[in-house]
Amino acid sequence: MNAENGSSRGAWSLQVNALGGFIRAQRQLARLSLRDMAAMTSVSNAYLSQVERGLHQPSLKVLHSIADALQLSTEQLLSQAGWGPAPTEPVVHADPGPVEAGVEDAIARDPRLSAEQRVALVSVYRSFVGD
Amino acid sequence: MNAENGSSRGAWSLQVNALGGFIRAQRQLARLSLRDMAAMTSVSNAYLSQVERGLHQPSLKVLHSIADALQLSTEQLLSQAGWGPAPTEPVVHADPGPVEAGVEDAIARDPRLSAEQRVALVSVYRSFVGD
DNA sequence: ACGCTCTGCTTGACATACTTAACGAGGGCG
DNA sequence: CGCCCTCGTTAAGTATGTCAAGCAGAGCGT
Repeated sequence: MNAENGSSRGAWSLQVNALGGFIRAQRQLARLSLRDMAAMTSVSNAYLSQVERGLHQPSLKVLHSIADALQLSTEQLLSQAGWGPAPTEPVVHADPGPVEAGVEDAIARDPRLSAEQRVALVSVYRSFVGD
Repeated sequence: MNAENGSSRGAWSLQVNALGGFIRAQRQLARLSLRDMAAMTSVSNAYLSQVERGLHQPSLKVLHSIADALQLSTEQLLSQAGWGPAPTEPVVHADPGPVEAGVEDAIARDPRLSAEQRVALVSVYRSFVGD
């Protein structure tokens, strides 16, 4: 029995849920229900739900299906999937002058967002602007 | 038993073994034994053997470890793993206008977003902050 | 009130990834 | 010859991904 839920919320760590949050955000803004997406991906709605909440790490097959259904590139999903240091040189915010980025900064500054939500939101934003 | 395959070759999923063969070739090229690689990847030699022969489809974790040990880019491995080219959307680039404010304002002002994307982003944001 | 249909979520069983402990083939050396 | 070592592979077990079915709640009509 899995008594969990609800109380403890400590050991979350990682962007384990960043992937799930990203997927969920993308699904919602595509106006899809879990069952809709389940139909498109041939993955059960139950499992999709668990993936979105970070309870399971989806396999390549599933990840690919999801990316396909959401019309995302697989690399976008993979970079969300705890796919840490890609060989590409990360761009650090050097902040050499006046801030211009706008949306991302506003997200980073909003105290109402959790860390997890921030990551998901920024991911969605970046997927839009192609950064 | 098992001998070398060579007789029937019909129902084998083509790509599956391409990945394994690729990994095995790379491993041998690096003069590593299965046990050596197992030590580097923290994956059992037995399982590595099975992956190389196409009996199992490795997870992201394992794939990453392997790529790391072989000093390959993950994309190289992934493209071997039967990943069709995902339809990547074309992305337009424009110059952002500076300003800083709340998240919704920043979204509204970002010229890189389409009207539709703006609405979607804001709705996701609102679902996060419980508006 | 009811019933219908949608949503997301839980449960319990099954399939597949993965590990540990073997096994047999080959090689070097006494 | 035996002995030891290393190689790849296999067998049997455990962990985890995945599914089908069913449940609770919200909206919406008769």
